[in-house]
Amino acid sequence: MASVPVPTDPIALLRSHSLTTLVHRELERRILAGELAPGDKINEEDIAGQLSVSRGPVREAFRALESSGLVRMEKNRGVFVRQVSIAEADEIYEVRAGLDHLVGRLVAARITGPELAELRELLKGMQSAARARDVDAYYPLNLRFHDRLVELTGNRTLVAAYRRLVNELHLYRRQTLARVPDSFPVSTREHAQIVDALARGDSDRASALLHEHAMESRDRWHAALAETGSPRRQAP
Amino acid sequence: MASVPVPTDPIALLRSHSLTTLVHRELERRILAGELAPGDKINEEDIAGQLSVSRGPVREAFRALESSGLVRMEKNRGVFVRQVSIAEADEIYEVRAGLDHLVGRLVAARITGPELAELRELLKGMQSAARARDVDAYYPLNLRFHDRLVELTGNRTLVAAYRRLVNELHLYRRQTLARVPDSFPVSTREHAQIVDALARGDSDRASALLHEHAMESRDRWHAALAETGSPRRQAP
DNA sequence: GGGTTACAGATTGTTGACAATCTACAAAGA
DNA sequence: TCTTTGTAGATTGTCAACAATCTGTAACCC
Repeated sequence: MASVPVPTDPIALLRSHSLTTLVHRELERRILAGELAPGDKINEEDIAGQLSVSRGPVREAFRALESSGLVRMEKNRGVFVRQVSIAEADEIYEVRAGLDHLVGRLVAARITGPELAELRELLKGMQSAARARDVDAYYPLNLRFHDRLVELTGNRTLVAAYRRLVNELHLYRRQTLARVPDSFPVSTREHAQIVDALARGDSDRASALLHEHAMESRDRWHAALAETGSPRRQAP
Repeated sequence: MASVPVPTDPIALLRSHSLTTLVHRELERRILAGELAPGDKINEEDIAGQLSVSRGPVREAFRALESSGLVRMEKNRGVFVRQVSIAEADEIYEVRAGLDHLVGRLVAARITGPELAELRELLKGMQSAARARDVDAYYPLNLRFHDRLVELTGNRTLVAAYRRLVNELHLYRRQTLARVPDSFPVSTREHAQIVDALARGDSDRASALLHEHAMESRDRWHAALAETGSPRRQAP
């Protein structure tokens, strides 16, 4: 699910492994893992020192991360982990919902038996995590479920666009996470309905359900947020 | 409509103008203008010499362009203007159609009188260009019409995603342009219908029309292409 | 004391040089 | 003649030093 996949073929590995890509991957990992929090300043020389490379590859990685929306660069000031305001998060949720609509339509038209079984397997895991009220187990399964769904469209452009949005939303959640106590999703039934619609090849219903699901996921987060107050200060 | 807007405020201009951004903008311009054709190799030192900068900023610009999908970098081999295959173009068209659906729904719900007048003004220009069968005048107006439409959603995430796709499609058209003789679009009536639906606030119809329009635009291009044979060879 | 200016340290922007890799061509062998 | 191997030139990857800019502090003036 990483934006920069690791090749398993050793020759392809050597061909693609420049220091820049290594730095890029490591920084992306730290940001998405929350080791670098939104708003944090990232020091070029520190990163270079930690990874034992010079500043050149680090700067190149910064440019790539900026294009993918994970950091913000200010000339002569430095680079900062991007902060996503509530308004921006709303926008991102809205676009993601639009893409999910498309995902439902495309997947319903082409999904195969084994793929359906795979989704149902993921569903099972989510349900047992939900019963145990184990958020730490549920959350990554949820991500995986939706990511796999997008992959099943077979549309790589769509996959790339979708993942970019998910990453940005991840940033938003990271930013507000500390203040949201226990926003456990109650969406397992919705997921089951989605899979059922896909199984019937009912693309209208699948796309409608996926769109709804995305918007409700936004509402759930907002509701949880409203209980605890606004997120941290935003950049201008 | 540029991906990297030029600030008009002189202080903001100085604040944001690093050599990297200048190189980035110039390369993007050359690619979209067709001065650098899909598949062309871009030599670091040449670019650096032409723009009178060192290779550092050029390499940083390359990384940014790679993330935005305009070039492809191969380790120790160089950077190449990205080639978009027919299959990829299909995928991109499909995603763009999905976004257009969303655009229609959002714009219909919030468009104002002056904005409608602005769209109708653009329409007028397109119609007169169509009557004169002046493709060179029509094409940029068409781009502007759709770009403005997306802007009117007020959703900057959507605007960014949309423009990225349009840029990539531009690459595809550049690649096949030489072989497509006179694919003059017959879409002025569709545009008028879209604006009418927006004026009525009919979001269902607007989104349906915009979606259709995007898919038909794909079909038109493919049909024109089929008359002249397949595009140039693709990268593996 | 409040505010402004000057300076020092730290950080980023840019550059040119060196090392590693690739490409093309030519020489040697079968 | 065809293939292989070796070498030279070109190109990319990486690095370390220098220049420009910013941030914070302290001295200075009113």
